[in-house]
Amino acid sequence: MISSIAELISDRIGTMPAGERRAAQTLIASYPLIGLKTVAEFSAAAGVSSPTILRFVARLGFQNYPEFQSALQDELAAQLQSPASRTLNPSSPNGGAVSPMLEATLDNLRETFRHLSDKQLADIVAKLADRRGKTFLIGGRFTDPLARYMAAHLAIVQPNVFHLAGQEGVWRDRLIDMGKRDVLVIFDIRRYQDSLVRFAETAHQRGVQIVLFTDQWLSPIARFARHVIAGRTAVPSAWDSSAALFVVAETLIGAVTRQLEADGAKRIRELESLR
Amino acid sequence: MISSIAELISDRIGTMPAGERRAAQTLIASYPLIGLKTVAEFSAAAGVSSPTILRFVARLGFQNYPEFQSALQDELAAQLQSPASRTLNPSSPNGGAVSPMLEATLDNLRETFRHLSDKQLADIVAKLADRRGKTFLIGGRFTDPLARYMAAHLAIVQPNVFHLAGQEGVWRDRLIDMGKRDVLVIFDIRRYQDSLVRFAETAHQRGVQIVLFTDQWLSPIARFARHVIAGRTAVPSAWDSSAALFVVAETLIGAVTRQLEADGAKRIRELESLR
DNA sequence: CAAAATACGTAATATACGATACAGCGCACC
DNA sequence: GGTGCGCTGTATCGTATATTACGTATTTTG
Repeated sequence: MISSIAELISDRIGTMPAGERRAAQTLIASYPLIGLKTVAEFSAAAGVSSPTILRFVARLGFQNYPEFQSALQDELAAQLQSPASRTLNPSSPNGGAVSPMLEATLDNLRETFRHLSDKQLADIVAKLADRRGKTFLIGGRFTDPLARYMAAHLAIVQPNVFHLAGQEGVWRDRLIDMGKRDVLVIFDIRRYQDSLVRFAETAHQRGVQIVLFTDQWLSPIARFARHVIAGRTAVPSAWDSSAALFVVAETLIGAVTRQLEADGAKRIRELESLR
Repeated sequence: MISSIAELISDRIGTMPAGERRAAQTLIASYPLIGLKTVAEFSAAAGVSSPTILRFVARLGFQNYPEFQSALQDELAAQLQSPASRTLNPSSPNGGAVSPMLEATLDNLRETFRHLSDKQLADIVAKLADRRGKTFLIGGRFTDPLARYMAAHLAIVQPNVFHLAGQEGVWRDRLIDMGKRDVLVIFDIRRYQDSLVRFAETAHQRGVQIVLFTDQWLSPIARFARHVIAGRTAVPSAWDSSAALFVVAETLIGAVTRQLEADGAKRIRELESLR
C-alpha cells in the first residue's frame, strides 16, 4: 500500500532514468517544497531540463504538473492538521531492516544522555576549552574515526589539538609531550584494546587528565579517567553502534566552540581566509 | 517583532475592508495551504473575487502574488526542516545546553530516515555486498572520519574495500583501478569540496557507481551519483551535524554484514584468530 | 562493433494565471 | 435625501508557465 508521494517515488526510483532520478532525489531531499515551486525552478534545482521534470511527474502517474502539485498540497494539508502523524510514517512498511536500527539508536541516544548531567559535560567542556594545555585524541580500531572527527573540529577553534594516529610506537612517543595541564580524549569500546589501556595508564601516571568515551560496560581505562562518558551501543546488528558517542562528541564540539566564541570566531575567520 | 506572515495578518486584520478580511480569515483557517494555490482558488475559497485577493496581499506589503507565495513557502521550509522549533517552548525541561542538541539530533535522525525507503537501502546494500567489484570510500574535510568508520567495518566482512586518504594526488591516482563494477562511496556536506566533485566526476566517467552521503542541500556530486542519501544536518551549534549520516552508515554496515553472513562469518572468524 | 531504442535538452506553442482598468454598488457623511 | 468616497466585482490584457514536437546524444542489445 502506497499512501504518500514520497513512498511512491522511492518505490519507483529504481526504474527511472538518470535525469528523472535526479529530479526524484532533489524532491526527496527537501520534500515537498521544491515540488510546490514552478517547473522551471524545480528543474534548475535538480540540474535538469523542464521536460525531464514533466516526464518525472508523468511517470508517477499524474496527468499534468498542477495535478501533481495539488497532490503534494493535499498531503501537506493532512500533515499540518495532525502534527503527530509527522513523527512516524503511519503506513510505512516498517517491517524492513530500517526501523529497528533507527529505533534502537534513538533509544540509545536518549538513554545515554539521560545518564549525562549538564554539570559533567560543563566540566569536560571547561577542560577542553582551557587553552593553557594541549588536547590529544585517540581511538581504537573502530572508534578512531570518532577521535578524528572530534579533532578535526576542535583543531579549528583552538590551537594545540592533536590526533594520535598510525603505528602504536609513533603515538607512544608522543607521551613525552604530555603533562599535567593536558587532556587526553580516548575512545574505547569493546573489545577493549590492550595497547590503548597501557597508553592510558602511562598518560595517567604523567598526570594527564583523561576523558574517556566508552560503552556501558566501561573500558578498563575508566580506572584512570577523570571523566567517563558511557554510551549505549546495543543495536540489532552484528556490530555495536557508536552513534551515541558520536552525538555526545558533537555536543561537546558545539559547547567548546561556544565557549571559545570570542577567540574561536577570530580563528575561524582567519582559517577561512587561508583557504 | 513580527516574524511570521500569520502574525502580520492578525496584526493588520483590524484595518482591512470586509472582503480582504474574509480573505485573511480564510487563509488563517487553513494556514498556509490556501495561499499556495492559485489566486482563483484562493478567491473562490474565500468567496471573493481575484482582485480582492491581490489587494489583500498587496496590503500585507508584497509586491505581487508570487512574492507572497514564496514567503509562505520559505516559512514552511523553515518549519519542515527543523521540527524542533515547533517543540521549542519556553518551559523546556532541561534548561542546560544538552537537551537542544539532543532533541535536534533526534529530529534529524527521524527526518532523515523518513525520506529513506527500505528499497533504496536494499539497492545500496546489494551493490555494496556485490563481491564482484571493489568498494572505495572517501570523505571531505569533516566527513572523512565517516568514510573511515564505514571502511573499517566493511573491510572486515569482505575483501577489496579501500579507504582513500591522504593527499589529493594520491587518491586521484587510484582512479586507474576503478571500473564499471566498482562502487565509490562519497561523503560530502557543505561546504562542498571542489576536489571531491572533480574526483566524483572522473570516477563517474569511468563508469564507477557512486553512492553519495550528503546534506539536504545536495552536494553537486548528486549529479553523478547513482544513489543519494540526504541527511539532515541542522543543529543548534556552530557546526553542522553528521550524526544522521553516521547512523545511516551504521545501518548500511549492519545490513551488508547480514547480507554477507554466510561468507562474512567465516571471514570474521578467520580475522579473529589472526589477532 | 553496429544498429536500434531510449533518454535528454532546445525551442516553439498553447494555456492558464496574475495583473489592471473600469464600472457599479453600498455606505457614510453632509 | 442627496452627494461623494471607497470598496468590490467583471472583463480584458500581457506575461509567465506548462506543454509538446523534434533533433541529438547516449546507452543498450544483438
